Amino acid sequence: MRKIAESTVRRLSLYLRFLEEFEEQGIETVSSEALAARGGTTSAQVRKDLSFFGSFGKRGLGYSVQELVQKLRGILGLGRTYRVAMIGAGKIGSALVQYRGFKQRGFEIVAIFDTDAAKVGRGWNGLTVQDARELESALRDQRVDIAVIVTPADSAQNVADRCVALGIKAVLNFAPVQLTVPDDVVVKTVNLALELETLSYALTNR
Amino acid sequence: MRKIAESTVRRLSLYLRFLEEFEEQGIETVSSEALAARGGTTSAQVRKDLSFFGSFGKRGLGYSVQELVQKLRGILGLGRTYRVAMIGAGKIGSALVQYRGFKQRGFEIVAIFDTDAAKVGRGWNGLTVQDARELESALRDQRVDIAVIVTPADSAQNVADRCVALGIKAVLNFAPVQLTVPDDVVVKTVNLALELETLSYALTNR
DNA sequence: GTTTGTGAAACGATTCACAGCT
DNA sequence: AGCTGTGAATCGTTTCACAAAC
Repeated sequence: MRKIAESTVRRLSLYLRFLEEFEEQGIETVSSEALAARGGTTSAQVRKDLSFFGSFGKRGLGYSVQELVQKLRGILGLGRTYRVAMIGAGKIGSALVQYRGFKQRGFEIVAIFDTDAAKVGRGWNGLTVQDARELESALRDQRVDIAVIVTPADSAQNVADRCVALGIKAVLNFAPVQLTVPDDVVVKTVNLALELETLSYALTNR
Repeated sequence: MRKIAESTVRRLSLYLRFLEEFEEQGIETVSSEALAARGGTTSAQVRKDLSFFGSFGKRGLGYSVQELVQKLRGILGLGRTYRVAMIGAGKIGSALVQYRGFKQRGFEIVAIFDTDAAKVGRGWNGLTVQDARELESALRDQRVDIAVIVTPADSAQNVADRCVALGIKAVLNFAPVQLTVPDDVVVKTVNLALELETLSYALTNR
């Protein structure tokens, strides 16, 4: 498939969210103009984004909300469940699990690890915290699609390497470091410090 | 000041982090090439990014680590403290506070609010949780630079509006909604669902 | 000889504008 | 008549390449 810009994928995600709202409200048809208005973009952008994947609309009419929801779910790969292992049993992890959208969209946490002896063995959102040193033995016989890394910065790369060795192809990283992984593994890093500094820059330069 | 791309600002943040590492290691001088290697970009990119703000290097030699750290701190507005109000006393907020980089970089939480009666009055990382209905009276006589919104999606816009009315010019939003604010207010939204769906897309389309 | 700073070229993303379908 | 789908034009960002500084 032709390479799609990350910005496009993010907008598709947004469109999906808005379309789901429209669906709940019983709206059956939507124009690119209406979707754009809801999402803070332009109708041309909406049409261009969708056009990379096919033509889903009817000229003169717009898009069927229901149909477009389904198409977008398919495009974004949301028609299935993803098995997630979380490494680091801290606050961010808890917040993620509590976040309804997580399970709702098919992301299911199947294992949780930590190095802290005080946490190992404890219950955690219906799972038992396992010793991070046993990552390999615990995950060897279990399919895991996504690793969420919520460890301190200095152990994140080590954890990432071990996940890669286990054959995991997607990593969501909250540690404030740049992870190095092979080309066939995809990493998304959420760096809170970076977001704060973007704000601080904006506040300063006005 | 000329408009600087957000991608540039984010890279400057990264450079700063790497430079601080170099500084700790006692490295005194760094080339754009070395910085680029550490940050996964190109030397031309590094030089171009810096050139928007001045010329900080010495030809044939590179950049003084110490000097560049200081320049970048200045550019990013990190030479001061930011007073932060957090609205929503949940897990994400806790995670943020515990995150060392937060205080370290001059972001100081001065107030915390929640609507949940069970939480109001409780201690929370050295602060007392206040009733969110009293946001206005509590913040009227206090300078707040940044509001962190960690409420459920359906109250986020209301909270944002009230923060704007209080004169707050920067918002870090963790609620999974698009906030609407006046032009002179800057919003950064961290949408975890979006990050997950980017991963799911990447896993699907390979 | 090395490395910066920066115009110019290349590339990529967004917006325009309109032909074509309903 | 209304709205999509899409080439072409525009705009913004990254990369190239080299003269200038050390």
